[in-house]
Amino acid sequence: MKKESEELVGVKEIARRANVSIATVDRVLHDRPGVSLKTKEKIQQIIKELNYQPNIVARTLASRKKLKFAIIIPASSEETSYWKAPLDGVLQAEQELRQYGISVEKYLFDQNNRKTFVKQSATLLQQKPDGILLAPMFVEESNQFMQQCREQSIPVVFINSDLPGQSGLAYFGPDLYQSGYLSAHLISYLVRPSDSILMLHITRELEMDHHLLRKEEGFRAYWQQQGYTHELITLHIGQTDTETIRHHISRQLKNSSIRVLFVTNSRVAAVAKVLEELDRTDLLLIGYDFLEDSIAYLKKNVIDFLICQKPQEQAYLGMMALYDKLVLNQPVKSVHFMPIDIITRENHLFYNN
Amino acid sequence: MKKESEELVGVKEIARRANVSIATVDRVLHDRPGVSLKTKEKIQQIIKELNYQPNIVARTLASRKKLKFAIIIPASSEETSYWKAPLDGVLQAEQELRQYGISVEKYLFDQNNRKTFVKQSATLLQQKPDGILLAPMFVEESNQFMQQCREQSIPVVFINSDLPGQSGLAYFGPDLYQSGYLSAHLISYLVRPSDSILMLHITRELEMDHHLLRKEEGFRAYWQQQGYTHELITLHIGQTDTETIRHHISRQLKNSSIRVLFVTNSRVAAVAKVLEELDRTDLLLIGYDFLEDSIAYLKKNVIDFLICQKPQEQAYLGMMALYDKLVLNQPVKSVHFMPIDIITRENHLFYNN
DNA sequence: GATAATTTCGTGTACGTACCCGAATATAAG
DNA sequence: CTTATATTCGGGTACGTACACGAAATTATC
Repeated sequence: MKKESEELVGVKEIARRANVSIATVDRVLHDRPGVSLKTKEKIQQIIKELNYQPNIVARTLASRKKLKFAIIIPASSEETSYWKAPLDGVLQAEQELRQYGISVEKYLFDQNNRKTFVKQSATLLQQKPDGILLAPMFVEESNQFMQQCREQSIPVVFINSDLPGQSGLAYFGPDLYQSGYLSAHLISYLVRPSDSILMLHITRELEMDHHLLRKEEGFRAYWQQQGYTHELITLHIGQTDTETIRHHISRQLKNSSIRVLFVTNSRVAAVAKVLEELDRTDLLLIGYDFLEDSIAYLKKNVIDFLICQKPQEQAYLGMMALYDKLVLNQPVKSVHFMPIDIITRENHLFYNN
Repeated sequence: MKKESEELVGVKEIARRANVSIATVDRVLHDRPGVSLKTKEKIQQIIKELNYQPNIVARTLASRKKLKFAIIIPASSEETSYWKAPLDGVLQAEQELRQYGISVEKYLFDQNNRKTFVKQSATLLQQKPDGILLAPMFVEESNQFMQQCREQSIPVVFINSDLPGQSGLAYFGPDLYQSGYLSAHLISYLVRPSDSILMLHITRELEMDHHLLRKEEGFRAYWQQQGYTHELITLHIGQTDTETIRHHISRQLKNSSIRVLFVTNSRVAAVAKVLEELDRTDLLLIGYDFLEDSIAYLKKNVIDFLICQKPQEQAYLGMMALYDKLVLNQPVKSVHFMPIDIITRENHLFYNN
């Protein structure tokens, strides 16, 4: 009963009740000028009373304005195909949003070269998009970029990592600290009191250390809270080639008490390769991200666990947040931590990246 | 360039090219009678050439038909609040689908009383819904229900468990076998060679054994493949009250080699309660589902892992599958296994049920 | 070959909202 | 009080599709 009446209210009914035309109601709805204060208030009153909900379908159809979104994220490289997943998420969102007259322009940069980011971000801004999805890999450059976006009042959504102190529209990504904390818990089940743990940060870009160190923090926090006394070796490897990694690892493994290797990013596949070559697949190996290479090693039991945080969904939801904000005019929650998923040999087939 | 031209094609353009009216194109699009074979083929040809994509927004707005969906699932009970999550998923879908003129009627039954299912399903069918979401708890009764749906050609989507041999539109739920298999893997990390494992099926309804036994199958398969020789005790508890559970468990725990308890459904919280009372929180406890009670014990470290398969999403996606099929006329994949999520003390905060 | 029955097709309106354009009214300027 | 200017409003069309209704063309019937 009540529902019925609620369903049927449209601008027409409001106009009838207020003794005005549809156009005037529309002006009030969109806060456009040309309405006297008196009638405006009367109409707003009626809108409230009827609990009017605009028909999004009709609105979309009638609306002429074609929005333009832009994304700027790292390109998927030979080094890691991680960024393929977020791009897929963007593509999926684009597919769905096309219906609503939204186009998406894509700008990719090299995550090992901050100049490419600066260049791409400049070209992006020339296109004057209505909303931006940003993976802020380079803190300083991203901050400058944000400054310009603010001047042009373009809303920006962050994915993958946050930009502290910046007022983006929203953040979709992992809680890095908790992620490390969880890894520690997982590993605590796997080690015997006398075992040592080798934590590996494998990255060329010092910039990224911010990520990895945050994970390490979480890890150490757990370890300390539990009062564990296992030997915990941290190693930073600045080169990502197999050679270098093997060199470092085989040296470390002379310490025979090492039983668990924890790689703080997607380079875990490279470590797996080395372990396989060294015939040390008996060691427990834990790393990040649902990449093809890693999955292969997961299947072969070289990698034991992968931790993953839905990279595709991060991007997809980020795009949708822009849509919610700019089209539906809905409020958007500013922080969305992704689930921390644990992938094993058994459940990987069912994982939706 | 190419995109532009693709965007702009509508029925109007097709009609122009075919030298017919919009209405005729519409008839072909909907395969309605009243078009000569010759013109029909010509129009279909043009549609293909232009790769015409109907404008869903306009279609929805113009379409008068109001679809009615119905769901029939167990009610959330004091015994387990599991079914609250699927209902939430339904509610969320309802919210989104309301825009498109779709209403949802909800029929809940008592999962301990098959007569309530029969009764509710009969009332449901009288409403002649256009699509149905079904949790087929009672195999025989569900089969009969499906028979009627088939006669009335109403598409049915299954959630939570499949109905083997029935031709539903789709299934959204766990792969029970793999779920048990994964649990086994997880547990294999936790046990020492001399430990015993206690597997608990706690349920009043024999019917449900189908679920639980399938999980046990998966579990045993892993154990056998690995050649493990741990003692594996299986116990079926037919009462769900704490009293009975405590009785059984304390008796089993006289076997001091038991170190891991694996509860094959959401009743794990009851076991946790017992373990806490018996002051045996040192034991490892693994169970199913993301319920409030269980989470509390997870936080207190009484429960170590929960395995969860997105009950809310099952229902949500199931509803959307009906929409895809009936409104968008899109093909629907017939089996959708949910991810097998592992919940711990650390990641539970970020889990989206 | 005329009429009836049937098939095939086009015209026009509706869905609910956006927004252009010009009319009506109110206010200011002379 | 007239004319000019600004303000406030309503009529009407468009968005792309669905579908009722009736007109035209075809085929069947005698």
